[in-house]
Amino acid sequence: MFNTRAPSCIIENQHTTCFDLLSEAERKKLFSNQISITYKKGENITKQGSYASHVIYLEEGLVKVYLEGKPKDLILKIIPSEHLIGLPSIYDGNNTFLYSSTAYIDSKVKLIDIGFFKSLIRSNAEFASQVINILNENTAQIYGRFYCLTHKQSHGRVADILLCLSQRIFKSQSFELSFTRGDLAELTGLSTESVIRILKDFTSEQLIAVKGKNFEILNTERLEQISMTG
Amino acid sequence: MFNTRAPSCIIENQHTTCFDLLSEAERKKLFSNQISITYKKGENITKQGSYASHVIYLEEGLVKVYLEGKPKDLILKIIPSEHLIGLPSIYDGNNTFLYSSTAYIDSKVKLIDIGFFKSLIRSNAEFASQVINILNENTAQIYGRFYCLTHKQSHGRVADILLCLSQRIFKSQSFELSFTRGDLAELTGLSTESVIRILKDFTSEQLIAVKGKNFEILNTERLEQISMTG
DNA sequence: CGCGAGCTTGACGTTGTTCAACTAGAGTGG
DNA sequence: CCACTCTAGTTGAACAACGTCAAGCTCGCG
Repeated sequence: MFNTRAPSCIIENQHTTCFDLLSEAERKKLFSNQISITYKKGENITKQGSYASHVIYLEEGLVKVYLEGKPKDLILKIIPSEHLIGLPSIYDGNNTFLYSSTAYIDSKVKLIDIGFFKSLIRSNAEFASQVINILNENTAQIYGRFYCLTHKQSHGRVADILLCLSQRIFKSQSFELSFTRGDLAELTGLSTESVIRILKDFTSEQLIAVKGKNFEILNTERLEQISMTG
Repeated sequence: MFNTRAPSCIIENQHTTCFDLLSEAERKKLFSNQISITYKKGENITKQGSYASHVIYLEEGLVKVYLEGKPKDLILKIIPSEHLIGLPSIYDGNNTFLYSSTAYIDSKVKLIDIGFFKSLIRSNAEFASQVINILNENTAQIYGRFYCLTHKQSHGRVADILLCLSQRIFKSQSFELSFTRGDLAELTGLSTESVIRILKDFTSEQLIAVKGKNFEILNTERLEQISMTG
């Protein structure tokens, strides 16, 4: 059973520790090879298909990473502070971004030259090893989400995202959301109307309390059960 | 637009070249650290959640890699000869297989001790770099499939899989399939009945000809169009 | 005070699943 | 050589789950 381990949860979990493994000289060189930039809410950070000249380290912010598509986009994950963006784009062939990403909130990033990043990988095996760990963890995450979006039905998916927001991002039973209902719909792969209806269902069953953008989880256990059973 | 680049295509594309980057000594050690095994059609090669003691190199065969789930499994990809299985399972935390895999046909594999594989990564940065390339390519592939299964509808998905089988596996307009309709359903994330109905639609529109397990693609262009537009 | 974006609701349509029945072909044993 | 059975394939009808559309609502902000 897959759903027992990884729900649709969207957030990358582990912090990026790979830079700890650099030598003093490498780190010094890293500093000289990076540029700090601030993105405003809603701004585009990477554009799918464009030339990937940098790996991006998100110092502070919240970023959505998604595939662009004709009727709708597909959100792959949400990236919180202290994570890397664009890592899967460094593979040899075409150095282009696999996905687009935009800032949910004002975000501070550091751009690391991709050539330099690759040279670190090729010269420092411990660093490369850690990059592999990060990539693999990310893969595990995506698989969970993949399973969720293809095999769970709407109530389970909404339960998932609520639990994820509560436990992973806000770390509280109640939180104020900066997303619109449309954003939630995008995250769950549903229509806005469906999300609203399901939130209503959950409210009338006393599983959650919603007032505008303020959410409170009332019955975590039941939500987890819904998340599991679809 | 994502669908223009990567359809649902399920097959891993590039060959595994990472072992070319080993030194003579490392290669010698690799040989002494691997075990050859043959799996019969239908046999389990990896079991999701079990301890991953080996990385698996598929010398010859055809293997389906999937996540187990309660109502249905989710096929992540099909692995042809000369590819690695279980690479994403080597990340530090819990050394368990992320996915299950079974042989579609009789398959010959080599089991490579995971500790040894990791030591190669940590000691040979070029090797590690190539492993990263393989992982990233795989990620790109999965993203394409993810998009397809969540955002395309049934006809597009069936068109995808037919094109993929024709172009990537059999490399011919006509081919005899070793899969059942149920397998095709699994691959497209549809029900068996739906797949049959869609094959019938395609047949009556003269896009394909089907007789039992023998398929022939008659109108590639139109199928590609269907694949694109959903 | 009025405008507009986001939110909500109901009615309706589409898509694909489920269920049940039926068919065809490939062994198997008498 | 003929039932007998088993699995895969096929078909149709009923159904469920979501999306779409259209309308009305709310609330913050100029």
